[in-house]
This record gives sequence, C-alpha cells and structure tokens, in this order.
Amino acid sequence: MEMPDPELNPPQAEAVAHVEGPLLVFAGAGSGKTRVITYRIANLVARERVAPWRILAVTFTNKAAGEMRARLERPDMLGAVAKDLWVGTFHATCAKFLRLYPEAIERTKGFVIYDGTDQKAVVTRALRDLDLDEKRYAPKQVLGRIHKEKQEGRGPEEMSLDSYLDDAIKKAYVRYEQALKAANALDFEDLILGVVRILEADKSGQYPVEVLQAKEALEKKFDYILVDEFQDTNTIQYRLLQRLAARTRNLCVVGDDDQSIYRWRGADVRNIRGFRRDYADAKVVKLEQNYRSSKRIVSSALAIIASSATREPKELWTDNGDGSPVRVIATADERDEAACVVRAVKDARDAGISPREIAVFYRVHAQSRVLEEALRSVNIPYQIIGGAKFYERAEIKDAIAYLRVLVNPRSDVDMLRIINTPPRGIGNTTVERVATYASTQGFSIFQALERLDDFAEDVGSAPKKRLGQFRELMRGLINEAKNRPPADVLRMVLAKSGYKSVLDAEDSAEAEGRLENLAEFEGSMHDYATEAQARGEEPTLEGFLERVTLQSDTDNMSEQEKITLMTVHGAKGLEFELVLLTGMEEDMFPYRNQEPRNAEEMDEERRLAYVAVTRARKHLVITHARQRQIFGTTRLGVPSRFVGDLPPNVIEHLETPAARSAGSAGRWIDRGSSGGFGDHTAPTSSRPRTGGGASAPASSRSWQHPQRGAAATSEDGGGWGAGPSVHRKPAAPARQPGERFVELDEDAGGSHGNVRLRRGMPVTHERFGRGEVLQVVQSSDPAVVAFFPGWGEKKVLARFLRFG
DNA sequence: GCTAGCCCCCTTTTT
DNA sequence: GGGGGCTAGC
Repeated sequence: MEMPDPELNPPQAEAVAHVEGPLLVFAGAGSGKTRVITYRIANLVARERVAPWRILAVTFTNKAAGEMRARLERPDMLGAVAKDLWVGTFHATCAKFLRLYPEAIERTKGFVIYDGTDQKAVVTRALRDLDLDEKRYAPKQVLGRIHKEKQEGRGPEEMSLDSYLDDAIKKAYVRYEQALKAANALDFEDLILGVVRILEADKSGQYPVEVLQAKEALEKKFDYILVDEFQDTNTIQYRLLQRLAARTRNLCVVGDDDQSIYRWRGADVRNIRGFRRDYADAKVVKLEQNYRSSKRIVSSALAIIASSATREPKELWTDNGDGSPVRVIATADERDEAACVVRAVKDARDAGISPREIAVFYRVHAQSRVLEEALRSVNIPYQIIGGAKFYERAEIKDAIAYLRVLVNPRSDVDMLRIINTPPRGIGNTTVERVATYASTQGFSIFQALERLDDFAEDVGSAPKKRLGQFRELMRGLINEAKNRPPADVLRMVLAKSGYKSVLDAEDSAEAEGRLENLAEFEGSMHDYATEAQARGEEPTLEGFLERVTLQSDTDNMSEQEKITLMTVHGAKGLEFELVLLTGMEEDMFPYRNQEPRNAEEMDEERRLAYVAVTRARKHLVITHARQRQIFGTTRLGVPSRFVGDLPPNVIEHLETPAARSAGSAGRWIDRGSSGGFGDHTAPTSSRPRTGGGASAPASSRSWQHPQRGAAATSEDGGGWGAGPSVHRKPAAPARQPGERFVELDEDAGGSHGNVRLRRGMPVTHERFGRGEVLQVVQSSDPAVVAFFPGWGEKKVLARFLRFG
C-alpha cells in the first residue's frame, strides 16, 4: 500500500501532508480540492498508518461521498481498505450512528426520517390540535421557524421569544417534537441535533445511561475529520464537528466563501471566520490556481465576484489558455432562447463535444419546461436534475407511506395518508374521530385501531367495520412483510391494498403513468438490493427507506450520453466542457420574486452566478431574453447586471434574428476570429464589435458595460423603486443592466420595478396626477390605460408612472 | 363521503 | 402555467 506520487502544487502538497491539528483550506473553484481531500485521506492511511474507520469525511451530497469513496477504493489509492472509511453527508453519517444508539435519542431501531412534506403534515396537525389559525400561522412559516431554531441548536425551551406570535410557535414546536417522538420519527435536523445532544450530555446524572454510552462511543470514534463544502455548513453542523473533534482537534475543513449559496437554508459562511477564531492555531492553506477553466472563463467569474461585499482575500488564477470568447446572446423570448440553446448544443455535438459534457443552467426550475420541449422536439437526449421530484409524486409517496408503516406502525403521518388511499369508505369525519381519540389517549393511530371497540360509539357501524377491515389489512401486511426482499413487499402491498387494481381499473393516461412510476420505484428497490449485497449488507426495507429520504437529485445523475439540465444550485461541485447559462436577465438572475433583495441576498445571487460560470471548462454561452413568459405572466427583461460585469475583452455579443427584429437596433456581432464550436449565430453582416467602455454608440447593443462603476455602487438594486434610475441612459431604447423591467399580467396586472400591479391600483403621473390602473398593455415599451380624474382615460407608458 | 372545480401561490433545496 | 389545497355541491 504505497502512497501514489501525485503531482501536487505547493499549497496542495502542504494540505495533503498536514497531519496533526486543525487545518483550514480555502479552495477556489476548480483548484483541485477533491484531489487534495482524497490524497490527504490516502496519506493518513497509507503513510501515517491511521485506521480507516477512524477517519470521517463529510461531503455535501451522497454522490460526492460515493465518488470520493470510489476514488479511494481504486487499487492505486487505498484499495479495499477504503471501505472502512466513514464517508458521507452530515445527515447520512448521523443517521448511521443513531441507528446504533436509537435509545439515546428516545427512539427505537426502526425510526423513520420524515421529509419536508411529512414535516409539514405534522406541523399542520399540531396547529390544528392547538386551535391555531392556519391563516395567521401558516404551516410553512411555522415549520421554517422550527427548522431555524433547530439549525441553531435550540429546543422549544431555548427559543427566543421575540414577537407575540412566538408564544404560539413555541407551543407548536413542542407539539411537533412530541408528535415526532410518538411516531418514532426524526426530521433532518434531528439527525444532526440528536448527535450533538448526545455529545453535549454531561455526567450530572440527569442523562440516562444509554446517552452516556453513546457519547463515550462517539467521542472515541474518530481521530481525523475532514469536511468538504465547509462554507455551506450551518451552526449546528459546525457545533457537531467541534464536538466530534474535541479530543484530537484533527479537524480539516475545506471550503470557498465565494461559493456559499445556501444561506437561505441556514448555512453560515461566517463559520469559516469562526473556525479561525475557534482554532487560532489552525494551519491555513489557500488553493488559488484554477485547473479547470480557460482564462476568459476565470476572468469572467472574477469580474462577477469582485464586487461581492465580504470576501476572504484571495486571487484565483489559471495557467490555462485564453479559450474561446464567452458568448452573450440576446434572444427574443424564452422560446427563441430555447431554440438558441438547441442550436448551440447541436453545434457543440458536431464539434465533437460529448453530450455528457454539456449542461444547461437556469435559476429556477420553472424555466426548464420550454427548454425541455425544444430539446425533445429535435430528439436531443437530456436528463433533468431536480424539479418535480420523483419521490414526491403522490403514488410514490403513497407507496412509501405503506412501506414505512410496515417498518414503523407508529408513523401517524403515513397512517393518515394511507388510511383511505385507495378510497375505502373511511371519510374525513371518521379519520378525525380516530385521530382525536388517539391523541387524547396518547396512542398512535394504529394503536387506536387496535382498540377500536373502546371508541366504537364515536363512529357509526359502517365506518367501524371499514376501520376494522383496514386494521386487518395492515396486520396482514406487517406479518407477511417479514423476511421478504423489499421489492416483493412493495408488490404485495400494492396488490393487497387494492392500490394497483384501482389504477388498473381507471384506464386513463394518468393512471398509466402512475403505474409506470410505481414500476420504476420497484426497479429502484431492486437496484438498492443489488448495491447493498455488493457492499456485503443485507438489503432491508429500513435501509431502502432511509436511502430514499436521504438521497438527493444530483445523486441520481446518470453518466449517459445526455446533456444535463439543472438549476445553478444543482450544479455545485460539477464541471462541464460547455455550459449554457440561460435566463440572464434582471430579476430572473439575480432572481427576485416580490420583495426587493437586500444587499446580502444580492451577494448570494452574485456568488451563485460565480458558481455557474466556474462550472465551465472551455465554453460558456450566456443567453438572455427580451421578453419572457413565466408564472403565467410576460416579463420584459433586460440583461442581468452580472452580464454587465463581464470584462468586455472576453465576451462576444450576439443576437438571434428574432431578437433583432423584435428588439431595438443591433446586428449580429461576430468577430469572425472566435474559436470554439460552430458559428451558427453569425451571419456575415457584422459591424465592429462594441468594446472599450462607455463610448460605445447608443444605437448599438452596447449594454455590455455602459455604466461600469455606477453598477457597482447600486449593488443592492438601489435603483429599483427609487425613482428613475441613477445609472442608466433613459434616452437609449436599449435597456441597461440593472434597469427596471415591467411584468405584465394577462389582462390586469404586472409589476413595474418592484411593484406588482393589479387593476385598480393607484398610480401617479407627472402631468395627470393620481389615477387608477384600468388595463396593462403589453408591448416592447409597456403601457397602462389608467383613469385620471379630470383627464379621463389615458394611455401612458409605464416608465413614466410612479406606483402608489 | 367523494369529487370537480376554483383559487392561490410560485426561488433556490440538502438532507 | 400548473400544482396543491380547500369548498361546495352531489
């Protein structure tokens, strides 16, 4: 078992060779981070003779974990001994440990993990039980708050009560926790928090022996801990790491503050600074050489991230060649954009680029449909990551609910889901009665059914009979499920519950689709069984269910000859030869729904754009549309401020014919000298490229950098709603990055700047004074028909109005 | 008790 | 545009 002799640059080698004590690695995009982590692990095992099972490597996704393990298992790395490493996500790792000591967190062996939908169902019930108005306390909001508290490591008792609503939220939190415990269930946060609580138990005598035993085992468990994507850890995860590493302090964290894109779900970049504070003696290594992308791509990325407010000082650079220009293509609308993507993909394929090396990114899933349609219509194979999730389809959730009840009959969320699915004459009223009886007696639904006679007077004789039949069905299934392969259990459940026959009888395309999905689901159970056996594990229903809940969309990415469509978030950690970044318009990317973004949110959008751009190795194509239909409305779009940030000397502006005829003046622009694949966008009629700054002629598509400098100062969207823009040229028909656009509702609404318009909304016009919107007129320069007292109905351009 | 239709809302999403 | 949740009416 010899260490490979990798070619590492000096900082990489430094990080790999570091053995004892804390280590902080700043790993710029494409700087060979994965390589450093794997080599470091190999070094620990092969050279430092550390037992592999005493090393924990935490990754961001299961896929990343699988790849890391696969690399380490290669014969030229560690080979078979790598199997003993603990490699996994925070959640999978904690679940694995808690399965060993479920009593320490007041659960039993078969505990289930509730996903977001299940969690929401529990909260909704809790709110109902507490008689809290669902309007005032939206389940989603309350759940969000509970998560936040948990991510910060606070139970209901430690909650800070800031507003008058918090009292109720605290009650809901308490109830939620009770319900999970009663159901022998955990949510995602519980996995982390549970382990932290074990580790933080003291010997004061108030903790049961199970907890102290688990604590002792866990404290001794790991000698070396490595964490990838550290910038996206949250408070509780960082606390977990600190506790796990308390004994040895051999904690190595790897991250890049510029790629922190999960603040909205609790991730805290400040953990990086916290690490420096908490481990003042930590060795700090910066990986700044990018091996992935061309110079043009790297400088584009740097230009985007440069104006981010808080950054660790570092400079990404590359030795790679200039590469082909970054193409920025103006398109007429989302269909034209999709057509443009199709052409680019075809050209790339013709140029010999493998489809698996091509990715199409967008900011929100809603953008994917049009792209999918376009690709399908020309038979370009694609895979789409995320979006309508397979496991969230009703029939799959139903099947999972049945399976989970078999493993864990106390799981009420699941019982409530299947008790009348397929319809078996047990209506809401009956279900509510059972649920009420159960909760007042402290029973689970299933336990309540076992005591059906005790509350028989509450339900009529017919419902009682049906409840009895359902109970017998479930008893039978539980019995027969024992010692059967998971896929067999599923087939049995679908047959005996009547689920399959109901779908069979329906004879509709929709039912057909559901049956296909269930067949696919069964296939995934077979896959799981095969994989488990390959690892030398017994395939179990519990194991399968855990995998289903803890797996991510990217985990299912295939290596087929297909191009990949995904959100920018999904693209983290990946790389492609060609990246097509679509929808680069203000308010699409940076995305904004209703509220204006604050500076922090804008910074996160910026980092997201940085992540998107740095995924590309050789070619980067950025598209934007002048007009876009999304969420049922048409928006007029101006190029994203991030496009405006790109250095003029690396980009090439192009325009589709449709964009040209639809939009303002402008022509195909092509330097002719551009490398890269096909030149589909380049009719020969070209005029000199606009470049060199603000002196570009106003009539051309000169928006690439008309207001450099100004844009940087209005970073948080200060121009929005703050009256006429401070950094745009109002006279030019060509719109500027950062300029406001108008969103039009079908007949009566829309938004202008950060204002969402409705019919009847008050507006103010400089000459006509205050009025009321009657109609919105969609055109390249949108207008409204409004009624102004004293003037009557007037059609005025939206950009001359103030709203309110 | 069931279901058709209506209304509302809409980031990103791991796990 | 489309999915999910709720209501009203059968």
